Amino acid sequence: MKDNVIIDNLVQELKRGTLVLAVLLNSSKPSYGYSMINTLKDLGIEIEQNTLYPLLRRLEKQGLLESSWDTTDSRPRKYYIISEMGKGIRDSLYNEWNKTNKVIETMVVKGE
Amino acid sequence: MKDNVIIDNLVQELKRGTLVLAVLLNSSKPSYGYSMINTLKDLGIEIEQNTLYPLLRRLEKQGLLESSWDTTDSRPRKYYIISEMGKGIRDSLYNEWNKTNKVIETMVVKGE
DNA sequence: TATGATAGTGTGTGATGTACAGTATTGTCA
DNA sequence: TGACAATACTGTACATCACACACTATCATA
Repeated sequence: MKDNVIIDNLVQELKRGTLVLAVLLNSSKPSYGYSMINTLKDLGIEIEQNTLYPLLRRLEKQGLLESSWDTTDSRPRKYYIISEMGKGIRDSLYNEWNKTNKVIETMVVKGE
Repeated sequence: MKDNVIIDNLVQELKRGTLVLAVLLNSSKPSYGYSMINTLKDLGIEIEQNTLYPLLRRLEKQGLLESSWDTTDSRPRKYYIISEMGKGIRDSLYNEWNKTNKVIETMVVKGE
C-alpha cells in the first residue's frame, strides 16, 4: 500500500512542469476552463477543476495567457489564449522538456 | 529578465519527478554520490551535491535504494543500488512518464 | 423539485529541488 | 611544505505548486 503512495507522489511531481506545458500547448486557440478539462482528459491528462482554474489564473498573472469573458451564452465563460510571451516560454519549456526526454530515453536504453 | 525567472522555475518543476526517475535508472548497478553527479552531468542532467545527496538518502529511506559503505579506498564511498521495490516503482514511474510524453507529443503535433 | 452538470473563485497543505551551511580528507601544484 | 581544488559526504530552511478542501451560482434534466 505504501508503494502506491510513493508512486502517486512521484507521478504528482512529474505533473509539475508538465501540466504547464500541456496547458500552454492547449491554448494556441481560445478555450475555456471547463472545456479544457475535457480536452486534456481525452488526451490522457487527468486534471481537476481545483487544479486547473488556479493554474490558468496563475499563468495569466504571469503574463503567459490572456483571458476574456464571453457572456453571450447562457453561461458566462472565461476564454484563455496564449500570449506572445507565453509562446516564447512554451517553446523554451518544450525544448527543455525534450532534452530531458532524450536523456531519460538514453538511460533506459543503457540500463537494460 | 522576468521571463528567465519564470522559465527557470518551470524547468525546476520539470525536474521534480524526473530526477527521481533518472537516479533510479542510474542505479541498476552500484554507484556512489559524487560519481553519479558526473555520470548524470555527462548525460545532460545538471545536479548539485546539495540536491543529489539528500535525494539519495530520501530514496533509501523510502526503500527504493539500498546503500553500503566501501572503505577500502583512501576515501570512503557510499554506494547505492536500486532495490527490488525500487525497480517496481521505477518501471511504474517510467510508464507514467511515457504516457505523459506521448500526450505532450500529440499536443505539439496538433498545435501547429 | 431535486440533483447532476456546467463554470467558476478562494485558500491551506504536503512534498521536493534549491540554497545555504557545514565537515573532513586527499591530491595536486607552486 | 603549504594552499587550494577536488573528492565525498551531512544537515536544514525556503520557495513553489498540484492537490485537497470549501464554496458560489445557474442551467439542464429526470
